[in-house]
Amino acid sequence: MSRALALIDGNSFYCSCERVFDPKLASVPVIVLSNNDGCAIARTAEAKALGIRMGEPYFKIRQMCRAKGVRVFSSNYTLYGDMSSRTNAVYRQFARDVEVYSIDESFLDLSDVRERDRVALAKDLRATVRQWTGIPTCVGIGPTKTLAKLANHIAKAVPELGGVCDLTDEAERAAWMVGISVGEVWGIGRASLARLTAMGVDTVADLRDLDPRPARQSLTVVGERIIHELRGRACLPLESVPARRKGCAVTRSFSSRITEREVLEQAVAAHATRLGEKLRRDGLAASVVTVFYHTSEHDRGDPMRSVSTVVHLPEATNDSRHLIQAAIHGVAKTWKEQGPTPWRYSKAGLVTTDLVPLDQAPRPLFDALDRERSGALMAAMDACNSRFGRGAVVPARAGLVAKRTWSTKFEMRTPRYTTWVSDLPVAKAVLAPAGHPHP
DNA sequence: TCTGGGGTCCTAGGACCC
DNA sequence: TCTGGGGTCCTAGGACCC
Repeated sequence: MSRALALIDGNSFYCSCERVFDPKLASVPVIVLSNNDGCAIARTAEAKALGIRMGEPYFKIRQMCRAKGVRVFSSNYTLYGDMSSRTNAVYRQFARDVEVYSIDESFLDLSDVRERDRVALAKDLRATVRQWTGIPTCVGIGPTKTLAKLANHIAKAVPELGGVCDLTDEAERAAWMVGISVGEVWGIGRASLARLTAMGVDTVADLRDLDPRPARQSLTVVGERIIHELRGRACLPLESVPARRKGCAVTRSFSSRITEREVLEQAVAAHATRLGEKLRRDGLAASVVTVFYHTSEHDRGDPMRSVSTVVHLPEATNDSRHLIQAAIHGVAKTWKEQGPTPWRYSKAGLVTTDLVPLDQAPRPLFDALDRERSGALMAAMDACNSRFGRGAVVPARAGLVAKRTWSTKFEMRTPRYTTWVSDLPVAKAVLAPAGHPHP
């Protein structure tokens, strides 16, 4: 039986999550903003129709949103993450193998489903996901990941298809490809698009017809693979077991500019605390941390400064206290005082790229860090925070300053409906008086 | 006034080794 | 007239993704 993959994704996923818990949002324009309520990162069809672009800064469209009745939300990642795992639980009932590709997209292996049954199965899947989670989806089917992605794009763009597009048939595929811009292909970004346009490659069909080997010159092996995939030859396997992550970063823009060393230290200490949580969740440890902070490119006229420094830890660790120490050391060794107009820093972060499983990390002959005690202490801290909420217990260094003026803004965030008991939505049932229609 | 965060992969070039 | 060649590893930067 031929290989068949499906790509299913949530339509305007973050917005759809908000709609699930507020029926009044059903047919009005909705957008969800990035951290600090900075940019629009999810838009419903109604919002797109108003001309709101992906990544559009919110301050530029605030007035328009007010005037047009756009409902605006801060991002609620706790909610979206939970809704994501619910949709994936449904996918797993329909496919023998599932690769969770991102928070709102998954590849499904449908190779064991008869070719003529695949579209019906996909429609059944959509309906089930809609009924069980409330999330609307689209499905693209094809013999390779790149073709399944393309099919998904068509399913979204052509409503008459009913949310499902199957590109298994080669002739049908070819017919679609002549009408779609090459920029829609998965893996073709701005730079490749410019190069292809210069070469006279405008449609997906044009790209498919390039000779793969010479195409490597301008598009690297990535482009060569894409051409093979467009021709139906699979180069990208389904990865149902997630690969171990290689790096981990915690970076944030401040909600207001920072000029004082003490405040910057506190911010990187908070980032280090979060980094430790993420590493411990995956059982990983880092032995090198890159600390960076910089002024904003938007603050034209202000003095600019961008700092990035590498701090080595005595051995691989995921103990928040060690990471905090490293983060503060990174600030200490790079901090500069400047006279009358101090630098106004807009963002800071920590980046690790050398992660290893903690239990496989080499240990020095004479331990610099007491790993056993550290593990027990961190586990206790994580348990408290999971029970009482993140930040219930933090290392003193990361929590001493009461007023955190730099903390990320989420001024329009909805409750954690599905993951926090006190935030559970309340449904009220009203009994209609006899003889009256149901209200 | 106000412009996100977190990943992966690839390539080129330098350091180093035999 | 002078010139090595070929391998690995690491890093920085670019490109792309959601």
